[in-house]
Amino acid sequence: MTDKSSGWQGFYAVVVQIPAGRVATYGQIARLAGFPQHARQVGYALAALPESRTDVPWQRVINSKGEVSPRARSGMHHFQQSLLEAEGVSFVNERVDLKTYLWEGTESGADG
DNA sequence: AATTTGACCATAA
DNA sequence: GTTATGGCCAAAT
Repeated sequence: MTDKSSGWQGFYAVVVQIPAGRVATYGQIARLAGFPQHARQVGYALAALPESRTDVPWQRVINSKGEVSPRARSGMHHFQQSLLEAEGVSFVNERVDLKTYLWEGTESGADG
């Protein structure tokens, strides 16, 4: 492809797969994308998400601790939390129950 | 070009 | 639970 797009991998392609009311961890995104070691890059990629990428549910992406990252020095993380709550994701002590809302992945093959 | 910074994850003490 | 370290890459300065 003669595309001069950024070097970011297909992270977005994975994030967009996250269903509403569910959350995924950076490591998982990188994992499904095929880059289990580039967990960081995932977050950075989402940080660079332009307003045009509204199709990318970056809000559903959180850290492995189930907490929303404070990415900015402001209370922006609160904004993300609000977005998730709007989708049905509950927050407990500024945290999310990964064992309840953690996205299992593409669920390929599993019957339930 | 080199340095610094950044939305992370896993291990160890 | 916290603190410290190693891994990996891209954007900004």
